[in-house]
Amino acid sequence: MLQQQPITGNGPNSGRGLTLNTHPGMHALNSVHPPPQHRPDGDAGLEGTENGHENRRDIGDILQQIMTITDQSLDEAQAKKHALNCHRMKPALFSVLCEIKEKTGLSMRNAQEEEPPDPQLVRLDNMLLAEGVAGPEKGGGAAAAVSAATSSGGMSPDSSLEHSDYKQKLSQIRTIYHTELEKYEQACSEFTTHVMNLLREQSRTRPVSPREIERMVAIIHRKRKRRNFSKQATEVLNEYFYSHLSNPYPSEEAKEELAKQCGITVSQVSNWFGNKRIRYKKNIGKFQEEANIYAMKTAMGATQREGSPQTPNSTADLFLGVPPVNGEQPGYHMGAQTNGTWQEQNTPPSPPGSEGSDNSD
DNA sequence: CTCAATGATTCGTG
DNA sequence: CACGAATCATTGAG
Repeated sequence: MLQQQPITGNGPNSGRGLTLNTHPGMHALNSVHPPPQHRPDGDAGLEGTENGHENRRDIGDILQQIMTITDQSLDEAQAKKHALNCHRMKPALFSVLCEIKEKTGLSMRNAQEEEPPDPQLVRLDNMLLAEGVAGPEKGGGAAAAVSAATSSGGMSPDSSLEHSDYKQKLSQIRTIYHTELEKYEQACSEFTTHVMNLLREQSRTRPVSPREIERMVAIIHRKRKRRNFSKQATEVLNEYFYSHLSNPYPSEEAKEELAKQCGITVSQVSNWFGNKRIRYKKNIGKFQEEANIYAMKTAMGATQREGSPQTPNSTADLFLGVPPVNGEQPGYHMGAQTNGTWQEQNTPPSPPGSEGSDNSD
């Protein structure tokens, strides 16, 4: 699923050689003089002419140490590690290393980090959406369309049986789909925290800047870019919003329900409501038409099924706190919510004659 | 291309 | 921590 390279390699440049868990060469470090920012022209030349031998010997030393590192006792190694950690130059060197690493690694990585949106995945997504699996739960829009399509061959008056059968199966699939999706998301976040812990832990002995950790998380966590929600999803959300206009703050439970219906996450629902509230409030006029449509829709839904099994108060507060505010012309109005709280907003005053007679069901 | 819509993120607050 | 507000970044229509 997530297509990122294994995290074993450090950061962006994965394949870079063995990552030593102890700094093998204090001498080496010392010989290279730790310039905090700029490097003096001398540069302790590795390609050096005069002390090249010395350096070579140092490198040999280092290699030797690396090779024999497994022979050391754990205590010994720990002690060395501690000693290194306490070295007064350590922070400076560490930051320099981080900087270098970032410069060398990120510059070229950034360029081609964009993943092409894998057409196969897109197709799959579209299919799920069209099939009504990833969409909203209600037996409306997509499901109806699909059922019409599937039963088009033997479309007969008694196709209701087929329909219920189909719906049942669909909801079954949907349940599984959402369960798996949830599992995936959970695993993803677990994985993320795991990686973060790992990197944090390693950052004590290895140049891993916080920024790098951040990037790593971003990589894991990157979903496909932003996608607008499906038509049905926004419909569900809008329905809820406008039928709870007097208090458009869904409870955690309601959010979960909506999320499931829309095939999005709870935080996305929260985002949506946050955006919706602020944008609605900012320019009520712009939303009047929409409000009319949904008010009408829910009202119709309420009157149509009188004794049907529905949550009793789903459309209840449509009619609460709807003082017939006079001519709310489409314009910039801030309602009477003075004290921060969402003072009951006006539902649209009797719609002149414009109704969206779009019955989705 | 522009531009409005819109989902996500960030920051300040109570 | 949830919310409001401002803002960013992407999308899709024209």
